[in-house]
Amino acid sequence: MTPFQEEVYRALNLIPKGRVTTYGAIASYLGTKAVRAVGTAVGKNPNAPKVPCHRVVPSTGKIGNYSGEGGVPTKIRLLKEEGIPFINGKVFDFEKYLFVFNSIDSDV
DNA sequence: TGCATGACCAGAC
DNA sequence: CGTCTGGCCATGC
Repeated sequence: MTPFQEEVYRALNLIPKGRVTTYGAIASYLGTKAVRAVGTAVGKNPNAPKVPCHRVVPSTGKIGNYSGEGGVPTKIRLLKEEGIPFINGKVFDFEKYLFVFNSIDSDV
């Protein structure tokens, strides 16, 4: 377990239910520009059920990837369970469900 | 220590 | 749109 991972997991735990965030947002929140580093840390996913890593998606609003059990399909399923509609492998109103760190509430 | 890869991003064609 | 390139930081060997 690296400190960087802890930071990432902590950020993930900040994501409210029914909301999703992007690797870029996490990277920015951590103060780094390397979203890939974030992806790497999250990709490790040492504690899958402990961290809502399924609430993390690429800036494209698509599903991205998931190393958890069931893979991507499971990730989508979980998001739908959270109340996030998934269409064509993409989040419906992605920007609307998008959660930004250090932000009060971007509810429209 | 140095090299190669990654749950990505943004720009260019 | 779809496809390709460069870049960014951390990790593993």
